[in-house]
Order: sequence, then structure tokens, then C-alpha cells
Amino acid sequence: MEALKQTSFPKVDGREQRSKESRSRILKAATSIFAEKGPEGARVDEIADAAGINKRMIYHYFGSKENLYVEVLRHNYNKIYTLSKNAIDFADDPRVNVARAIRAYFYYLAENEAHVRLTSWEALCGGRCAGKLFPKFFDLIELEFDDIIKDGIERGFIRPDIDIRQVILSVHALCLVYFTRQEVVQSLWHEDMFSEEMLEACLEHILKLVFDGIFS
Amino acid sequence: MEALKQTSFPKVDGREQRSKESRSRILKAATSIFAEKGPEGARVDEIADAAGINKRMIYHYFGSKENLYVEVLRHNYNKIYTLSKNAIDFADDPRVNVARAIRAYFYYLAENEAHVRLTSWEALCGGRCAGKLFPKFFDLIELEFDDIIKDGIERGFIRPDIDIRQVILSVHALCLVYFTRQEVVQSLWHEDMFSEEMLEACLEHILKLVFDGIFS
Amino acid sequence: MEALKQTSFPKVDGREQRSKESRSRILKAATSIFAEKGPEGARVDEIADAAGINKRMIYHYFGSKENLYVEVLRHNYNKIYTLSKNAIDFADDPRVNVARAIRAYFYYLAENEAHVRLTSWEALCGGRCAGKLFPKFFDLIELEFDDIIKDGIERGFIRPDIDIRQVILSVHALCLVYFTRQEVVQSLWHEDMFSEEMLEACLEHILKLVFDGIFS
Amino acid sequence: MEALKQTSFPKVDGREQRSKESRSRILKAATSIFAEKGPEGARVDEIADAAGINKRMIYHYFGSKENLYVEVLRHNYNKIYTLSKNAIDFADDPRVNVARAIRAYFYYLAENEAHVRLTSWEALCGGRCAGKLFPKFFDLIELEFDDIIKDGIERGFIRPDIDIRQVILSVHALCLVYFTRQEVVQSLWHEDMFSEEMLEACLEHILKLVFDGIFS
DNA sequence: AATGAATGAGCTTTCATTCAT
DNA sequence: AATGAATGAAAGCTCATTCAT
Repeated sequence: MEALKQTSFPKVDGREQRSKESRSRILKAATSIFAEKGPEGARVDEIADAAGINKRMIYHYFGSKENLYVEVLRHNYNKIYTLSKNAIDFADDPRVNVARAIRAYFYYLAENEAHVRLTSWEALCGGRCAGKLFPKFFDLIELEFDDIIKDGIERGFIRPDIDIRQVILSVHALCLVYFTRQEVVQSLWHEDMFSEEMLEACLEHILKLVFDGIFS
Repeated sequence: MEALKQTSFPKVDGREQRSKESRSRILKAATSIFAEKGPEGARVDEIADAAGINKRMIYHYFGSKENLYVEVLRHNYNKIYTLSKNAIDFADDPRVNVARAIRAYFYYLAENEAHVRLTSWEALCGGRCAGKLFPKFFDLIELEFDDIIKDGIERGFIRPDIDIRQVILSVHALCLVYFTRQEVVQSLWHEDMFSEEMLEACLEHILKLVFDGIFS
Repeated sequence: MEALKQTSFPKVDGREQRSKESRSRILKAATSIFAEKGPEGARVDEIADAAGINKRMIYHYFGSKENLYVEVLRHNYNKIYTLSKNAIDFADDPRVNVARAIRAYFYYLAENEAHVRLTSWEALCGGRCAGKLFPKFFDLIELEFDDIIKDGIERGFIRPDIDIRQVILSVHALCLVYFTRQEVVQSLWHEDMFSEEMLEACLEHILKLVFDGIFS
Repeated sequence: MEALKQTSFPKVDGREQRSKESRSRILKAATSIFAEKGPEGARVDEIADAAGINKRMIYHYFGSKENLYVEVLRHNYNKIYTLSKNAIDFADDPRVNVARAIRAYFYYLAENEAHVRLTSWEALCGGRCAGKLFPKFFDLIELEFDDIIKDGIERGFIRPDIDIRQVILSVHALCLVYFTRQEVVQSLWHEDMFSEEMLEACLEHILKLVFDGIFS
């Protein structure tokens, strides 16, 4: 019996393995293509080709193009939600905490073009899925910033008339703009913006703006 | 013959009139539909219906859907370019000048949803047209801000280490975000953001952030 | 002005003409193909080919395959309904009236294979459309037979215990079976059933059965 | 080895058992689904689901969908053929014999919707299989009726000019119509036709029609 | 100038069937 | 014997574009 189990389990595992692999290959390909071309522009054939599987499997695993798109979004939102839920460790100085959060977000955007673009498509297409179906990232951020900011206000570091939501939105905007509005960026600078130095310079600018604005 | 001429000339004028009218009806309809659904999502039939003309006319006047889209963009960019070229009248105080410019831009965005969305689609679709073909709005802004800022620095109002381009991009981002990322806005506030008071409050926030950031 | 009208009307007529022609070519082709292969088996491409038009036009004129099928049925039901509404002229002898009606129906079926098959498909597919949307042929028949039969009963020709509806259904069945159950027919006879003599012989059989059954 | 054989034989039996069970589960499911949706409308997946087995097994046991359909038909035809071969026991009175046969057929149809529908699909789809491959049910009936009718004619009960084949076909039609043309039935009656009383009333009608028609 | 019928390429989706275990 | 992943051909339908008047 032991021997039988040993020979039969690997079989099942192998199939399940391949199945999961296929599913995630599709998801990966879909993520990059949906990010690039949007929910309308993306073609199922293209995704199938990119995933190296038969188009039919997309329908086997996800039911429809629409559904696949939703899964891509869910995956994407879960990722940043989970990251931000676990990753922040609080220092004593509110300045440090804020700076850390901004830096983390800025570099997350810099390194996750797919995330930036997927949320942009969603924003334009009316947020059919995101914002309703998925964990609300900004609610979480609001909760965490609330503590930081209140602490900062109590200790006299932060202007007491500040609206946390405005701060969150402004930081969001300031970080995002480098990656969503490249026409503007390239119309102002004529050099590569994704070099390490440039990225750091931009982050520096954001931090200075935010700090000397919200800190008295 | 005389009589005929007299009756036929107005006809020709009428034709030209109707021709221009048709063209601009198409452009108007196309603007709103391209703004709503993007270059991929918009349908030629839909635009023709909305313009109340025969689909064939779109090809008569614009040659192709792509071309119509380009015309829509050109129209849109020309509008803001012309406005910003003429509209700023300089006061003596750089603070006032900057505030005026930001206010003007903020309310322009608030009142021109089509502009906001068209530039967003362009940003996502790779700026095939904008940023290359059209008057570079941000170049103009850079020129104008340059004077204001340099004046401000000379007179000791503005931090000398400031990068004007960063300021322009930041202002752009701070104004835009309220209108492009409504999912985020509505996840943070649960009220209508387009009331006069709210808009003014947001603008106030932006100004405070920018002033206490870039002014020493 | 007269002249203008004369030259401009034909233009419009020409287009409308061709449009109607196309529509009816599609309808004709669809009728025969739906009759042959049923609503599931019929292929849109095949219908388009048979109609000699581009497949796209089917969607232009009828919206969908389903809808085209409904139109085909409507056309078919209207045809027999209108015919039977106008065609019967009453003689004095109820035997003659009944015989005429049966003969007319029998030969209508013999000559309209499409009708026979379309109603058969509908009967099998659950009568999604027919029987609900269309003029109820059998209600009409019931009305007309009612007069004939009642007259026959009053004058002592027809058994008074007869149920008209059963008679209608039986006649329907007896006529139809030759055209719907050809496997059975060919298993019993091994000759061509569609020769004039055979058809007449079958009709004779039906009439004898019905008459010597319902007439006392 | 002995012990192994003893334990392995039952296994094989169990396998064969399960094998036959699977086969007949497929056949049962296929019968009801083919009856409901026809050879075109039925889906292999649906049949597999209904049978509670893996789709692959259908190909293992039957080779193809087409083949499975043929088996379903064969099964269906064998059933009625065998039944009618054995079931008729002859009385002395030809009236009784005919009535018995008609009653048996009528109630067989009433109770075997699948049979009614399967033969209807076959009739429409061109009788690809039935009527050629399978025991010719109506040939058998013809043989048996022949004796009954000839006996009836000799004894002066039945009109001598009768064509047995016509009688068989007519009875077939009269019985079948209640179950194949429910749209017509429901357009004439507006009540449930499957109650015991209604069924009996219909059968009575058929018998009266046939008897007073073919019996002098 | 203006119309509406017509087109062909391409899209999403479905299905019977086979491969590998 | 039995499974589930995988496939390719074809279906219904859509869209930007052109033809003929």
C-alpha cells in the first residue's frame, strides 16, 4: 500500500503541477498584455501565444476574457495589499515613517509598471472591478497613516490643520505621475528618467515637497 | 441668369456652411466619445450616430478613424495651448502669479473632463500623437514659469535649489489626480467631490502644499 | 422640379429595391437551409453563401441568427395562415367542404417541404417561437371547422358525439405523416411516394378513413 | 500465487462489473440528452457530466459522439422491436387484436418520451441510422397485421379494399401526433393532456376512427 | 455633399477529440 | 480502467472601411 501511494501520488502531483503552471503562465502573460494594451486592446490569441498554450485553455481556466482580466486585477491588487499590510515597521520619528512609506510606494511603482498601467486602465474604464471587488488598498493606507500623522501632530511635528486623505492622495499623485505621464516627463526632461540617480532625485523632490509642506 | 446666380450663390454658401457645421458636429461628437471610451473603445458608428450624420461623412472629412482621433487631440491641445498663451497676466508678487496659474489649471481640468480623459488615453496608449505632433503645452508652461520662478528666487521668496520642471510636474500631478483617480478619491472621501466647496478645499490644499514647500 | 423628381426617385427606388431584394434573398436561403438542417445545424456562412451576399448583411438586416430564424418562421406561418384565411369557399354539402379542406392541406404539405420541416424542428426544439409569437393557424382552423361540423351534425350527416379538436388533430396527423416519417413510409412501400398517383391514393385513404369514421 | 489469484479474480470481476456499469450509465445519460437536444444539440461534455464519468470514457467505450448516438438509437429500436415481437397474444376477434395493438403502441409512446423524440430527430436528420441499420420495426408490424387483417377480411369484418400499409401508417400517425405536436395539441386544448382520463379519451377517439373506418 | 448597402478581416468563444499519465 | 489537460477547426458576431448612387 505504501508503495502504491508512492507511485500514484507523483502522477497526480505532476498533473496538478503542470496544470497550475499553465494557469500561472496564462496569468503572467495576461498581466503583461492587459497592462500594455488594456482590457479592450488585449487579444486573447496574443495572450495565448505569449503564454505558449492553446487559446482554448484560457477558457478552460478562466471562462472568458473578461474573467481573466478580473483575475489579473485581483492578483495585482492582492500583491500590493499584502505587501503594504506586512511591510511597514514603525520607527519613533514620524518623519522617518512617512519617508519610508513614500519611498516604498515610489519604488514599488517604479518597479511594477504592470501595476501602474493596470490601475490606470481601470481608472479610465470606470473601475468596473477594482475598487469594488478587491481589498481597498487606500483604506488600509489611511488606517496606517492615521496613526503616523496623529502621532506627528501630538508631538508638534505636523501641522494640525492637515487632512490625512489629502496627504495620501497628494503622495499618490506625486509618485505616480513619473510613471503614468511619460509624455510630460519627456517633454520637460530629455534624458532617461529611469536611471538610479534620476529616480532618487525625483523621490528627493517629492519628500522635500511633502515635508516642508506638512511639517511645520 | 442673374436671378439664378442670386439664388444659387446663397446655396453654395449654405453648402459650405452646412459642410463646416457637419465637420464640427462630427468633431464634437468624436471628442466626447473618444474621451469616454478611448481610441480603441470608440466606434465609428457610434460617433456618426451621435453627430447625427452618415458614417460615410466621417471618411469624407477625416479619412479614417485614426485621423479623426488625431484631429480631436489636436483640437483639444490647441485649446489649452491658446488659452494658456494668452490668459496669464503677471502681477508683481510671484506668489500671486503661481497661485493664479495653478488655480487656472485646476479649474480648467475640473471643467474639461474630455481634456483630462483624452490626455489619459494618450498617456496609456503611448502618446502616439500628443507630445510629438502638437504644440508642446508643457514647454510653454516651462518658459512662463521660468520667469516667475527666477524672479521669485532673485527676490528671495523661492528656494534657490528648486528644479522648475519638478515643480511643474508636481503641480500637474496634484491637480490631475482628483479627476483621473476617482476610485481612489471615492475610496477616501465618501461624498461628492465636485461641489464648489470641495473643489476649493482641494485647490487650497494644493496651494498650501506647493507654497510651503517651494517658498522658504 | 418634375424632371428632378423623376430622376431622383428612381435612384432611391433602385437602392430600396436592391435592399429589399437582398433581404428577401437572405430570407429565402435561410428558409431552405433552416428547413433542411434545423436552427442548430444551419450555419450562418452557409446561408450567406446560398443567398449570395456577405455574411455581415445577415446581421445588418436581421441582427442575429436566432432572429433570422424567427423571421423565417414568421414568414412561414403567415403564409399558411393567410392562405387558409382566404381560400376556403363553402359548398352546401359538408362532405365536400371537409374533403376540400383536407385536400388543400394535404397538397399544401406535399408542395411545401420547408413548411413541414420548419414546424417539425419547432415541435422538437420546444416551440420557442411558434405557437406563441405567431398567428395561431389551428385556432383559425378550429373556428372554420366548427361551422362545417356543426352544420353537418344538424343535418344528420356527422356523428353528434364528435370532438372537433380531435378531428382536426387527426387530419393533421394523417396528412403530415407521409412527409415527416419517410423512413416509415419507405420501409412499408419501396416505391416513390411523390408520384401524382401515389399522392392521390394516400389522400383517398385519408378521406375514406375520416369520412367513414366521422360520418354516420 | 494461489492466494493472489483468489484475490485478483474478484478484482477483475469488479472491474468488468464497473466497466459495464459505466457503459450503461453513459448510454442512459446519452439517451435522455440526445432525446432532449438531438444529435446536433447534445454536447459530449453534458453527457459525460450527466453520466458522472470522465468524458474520455465515452471515447473509450463508443469511439465517437456519432457512434454513441448510433448505439443509443440501436438500443431504443431493439427495445420496441423485442417488446412487440413477444407481447402480442392473439384473440379470436380481429377487432380485439387490432385494438390491443393500437392501445399497446399508444401507451408505449405515452410512456417513452425518449423513443418519440429520438425517432423524431432521426426523421428530421435524414434517418442516417434508423431504418437502415436497425431491425425494421414496421416490417414486423406489417407481418403481424397482415395476418390479423386478412383474417378480418375473410370473415367479412374488414373492408376488402383496404391497404394494410396505409392502416399501419395511419395508426402510427394518429398515436404519435399527441406526443410530437404538443404546440398544436396545446393550441386546441388548453388543459393537461397527460392525465389518465385524457389519454384514454384520445385512445378512444383513435379506435373509433380506425374501427368505423376500416370495419364495414 | 450625402447616403446606405456592402465587404473582408479578425475577434471571442465553442466543440469534438486526443495526449500523457 | 480512468483521468484531466491540451488541441485545432470552425462557429457566431463585430468593425473599420469602400462602393454605387
